[in-house]
Amino acid sequence: MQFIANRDEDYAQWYVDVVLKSKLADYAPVGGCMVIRPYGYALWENMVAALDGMFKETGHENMYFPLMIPESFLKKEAEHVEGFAPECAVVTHGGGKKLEEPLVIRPTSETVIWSMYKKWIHSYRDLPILGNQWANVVRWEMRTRLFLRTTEFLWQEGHTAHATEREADEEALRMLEVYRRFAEDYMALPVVCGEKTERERFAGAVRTYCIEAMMGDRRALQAGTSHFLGQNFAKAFDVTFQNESGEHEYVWGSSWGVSTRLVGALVMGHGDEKGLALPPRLAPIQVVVVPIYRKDEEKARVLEVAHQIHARLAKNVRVHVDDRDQLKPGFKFNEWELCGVPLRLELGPRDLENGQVTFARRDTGDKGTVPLDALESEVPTLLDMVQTGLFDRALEFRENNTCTTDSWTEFREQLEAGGFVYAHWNGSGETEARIQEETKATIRCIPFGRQPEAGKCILTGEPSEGRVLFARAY
RNA sequence: CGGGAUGUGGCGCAGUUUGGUAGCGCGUUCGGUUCGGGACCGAAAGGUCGGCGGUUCAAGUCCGCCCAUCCCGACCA
Repeated sequence: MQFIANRDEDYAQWYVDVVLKSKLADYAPVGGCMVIRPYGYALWENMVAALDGMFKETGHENMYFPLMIPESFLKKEAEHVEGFAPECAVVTHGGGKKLEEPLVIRPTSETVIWSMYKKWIHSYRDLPILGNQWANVVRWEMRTRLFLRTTEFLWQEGHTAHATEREADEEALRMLEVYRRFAEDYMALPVVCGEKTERERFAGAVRTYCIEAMMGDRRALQAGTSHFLGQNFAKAFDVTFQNESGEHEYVWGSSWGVSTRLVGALVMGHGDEKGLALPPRLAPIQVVVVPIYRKDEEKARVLEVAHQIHARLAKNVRVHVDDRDQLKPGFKFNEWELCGVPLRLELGPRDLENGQVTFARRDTGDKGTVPLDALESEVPTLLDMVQTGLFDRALEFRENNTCTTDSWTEFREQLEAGGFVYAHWNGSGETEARIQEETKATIRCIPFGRQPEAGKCILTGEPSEGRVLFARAY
């Protein structure tokens, strides 16, 4: 039986139940690590395919750098080493011997990549380099959580090099926009785009941009980041180029990444009391056909049509016929709902008589019928409706749980209840830290396109130029 | 690393207080009846009780040490 914890009473347990029982992932023998199971990996593959296409459309090429990085590389950028050293796994032995220099398992690849960019970049004609790699990285976190934070995870990391500051910053912003489009158009999750405060900035970046999504428990999840690196890594690795005037300049950089954490974002962004609810554009199975029959004679007829439906839809839709004989339809309904399949088609004797199938939408639970001969056109339409329905539901949920306030009391109460709060802030990291101590909330971002608005800092009452987004986060 | 908890067939648990031949539910396999919202009957398979050591005629149970995992904090995509 696949019963899961009540989502409102124990959100954390609900999340674990959904991930395990929908067979997205399982705990691995190594602490803090997880195994991504076929269903979860298929979901990730669909994400990879969509993102990879978008990267290529924006002119990027894939490449691959080594898993192990000389320890000294990490130390070349001061902030970078400070940020990452504590969470690095270090290889000290190889081939039965102690290594001359320890090797760090990459927590991110800026250092090794910039060490190579030094070799490849000499002239402005060598720029830009628009590279991306799909890889695994290791960060030795103390506390882990399936998909959201595991010791090893899969991601992509884009690393670009440019001749001008403006170009590098534009690149960072362009890729954040790619992430926004992916989150909203594919994952059906509305996101807030903005810039991180200095305190939340990537170690080694000049500016960090991010997209922030609201999860089902009203907490925030950073779904993607894009960094304008300035010349920090170019200086650390001495990467210069000769410009058109023959002068030597340091190269400007950007880096950006999203990870398998996005799978967790889907679970928590759309899941409900029945389990997962996957957006059709990413769902490994978009349509499941459940045959219903009593007698052998009915079974033969129903299965024949079910497989015909499969053959007709399979050209354009990821469809699966659940012809397992030993399970009752009701069990299958619940199981596929737990697994988040966007659209279910029920096919029984009654449907055959009427030349139709019964459908059920995962997002709303609405049922209806579609004439058999209209399936090719109607199923994609229904899938589009589910895609839109999920986005609208998530957006409405976020708006209903977002407030703007100038009252400290209301600020605290809203953060305590969960949700997003737009409030004034005096711009100091110290204030930010104090607010976190008091409320457990952090500044998720300084939103793009915010209205300039004179106000008083929610904590100190000091002057503020505009509101920032506060929330408790994963 | 600090705090808490748990390790017993595949999964979830009871049994430990008071030592005496290891049990339940689910799942699995076989046979049959079922099938429009989580079916039922019958039969069967499956466990050196996390590890090591100790006490004892006898240890899942008592004692010691170790290991692992999960949850809560600090860190973080």
